[in-house]
Amino acid sequence: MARRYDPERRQRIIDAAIRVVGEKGIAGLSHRTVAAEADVPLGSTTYHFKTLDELLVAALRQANEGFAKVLAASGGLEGPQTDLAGELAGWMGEWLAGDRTGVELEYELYLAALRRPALRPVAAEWAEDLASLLSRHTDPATARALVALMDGICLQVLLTGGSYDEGYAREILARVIP
Amino acid sequence: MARRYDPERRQRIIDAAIRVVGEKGIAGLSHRTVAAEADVPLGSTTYHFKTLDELLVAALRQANEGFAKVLAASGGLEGPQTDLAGELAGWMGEWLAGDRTGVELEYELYLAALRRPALRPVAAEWAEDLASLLSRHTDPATARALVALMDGICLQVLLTGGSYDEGYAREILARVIP
DNA sequence: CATCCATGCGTACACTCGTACACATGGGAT
DNA sequence: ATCCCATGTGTACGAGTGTACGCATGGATG
Repeated sequence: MARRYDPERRQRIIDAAIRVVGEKGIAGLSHRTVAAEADVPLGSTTYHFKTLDELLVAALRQANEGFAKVLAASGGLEGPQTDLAGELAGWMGEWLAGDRTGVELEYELYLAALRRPALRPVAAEWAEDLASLLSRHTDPATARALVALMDGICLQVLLTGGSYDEGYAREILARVIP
Repeated sequence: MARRYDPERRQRIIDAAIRVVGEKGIAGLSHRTVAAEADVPLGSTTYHFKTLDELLVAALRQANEGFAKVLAASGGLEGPQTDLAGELAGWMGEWLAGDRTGVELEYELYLAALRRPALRPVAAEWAEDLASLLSRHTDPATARALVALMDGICLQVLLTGGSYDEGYAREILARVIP
């Protein structure tokens, strides 16, 4: 049966899960679909992740880390900030401009936490990480507010299908910063 | 087979769908579950709603109308506003305080639109209605921003499981109002 | 009163799903 | 060199799903 030695299998399954969610949404995620996408037998996915929630947690966590990495790598938020609102608005623009699967995936996982308690800690972690990142340039309360506002704006863009107005976003974000 | 004359059946199915989504989430919604909840045979649900999306649209629309009605009935936003931010913060408090199934349902349906294009117009409608309601007391751009911020704050509360801080919400909302 | 079709009802089919289980295999500990 | 168990594989089962279809019924229409 040609068993293969595959030490990275667990990781590959997570990657496959992210791709599946990106393409078909969480509703399309199953042990079987992810197994097919990762090119592993069904039993393998159930072995590494007893339950789908477990797999989702891993996927959400990894997506978060990826986002954080992108954010950090974008270099912004270094040194003294002169235009925090503009910086954030620019990020959102980049994020929303590219392949939207990334954004949609992030929010899909994020919001799935509403119904799946298992995901909630990870989702909360994401918001907190972002807030604490912003906290280096404003007070914590404002940071949280900025996260909330960014979430709301992104959702509006995604849901209404409208286009993203960076100038508008910057203007509004600026109002929140005292 | 005791066929019953039931002119309100369609409506009762929608109500049942809302209850089902409120209890088990969208994932738990199926022709069968809603049929059981509405106490009608399976064939009846498939007759009135050929597809689940169709049923979801009806449910989402009705939920929206219900919310709008509650909003309007709450009496606020009449006459000259002296403290719009406080008014809104108060609403959110009431909304989040009661049985959270209502809020969760609203967001669950709202966010399902991310993946189901059929729902998107209805979700967008909700945001627009609320925004246009607010537009009577501020400019449209601010109104949209307020909606976004309220969404973001609600999500943060729901996801982090934390408690709602009305004073905080009011303070932040006030900043957005020019 | 006749009849028609929107509505109601039951059932069957093909499919996917989660889960469980028995067995294979070989890297690494001993 | 040997053995063990973490890992990999295949298959089966029961539950739940969307959908389709044939038939029943009785308000509405003429």
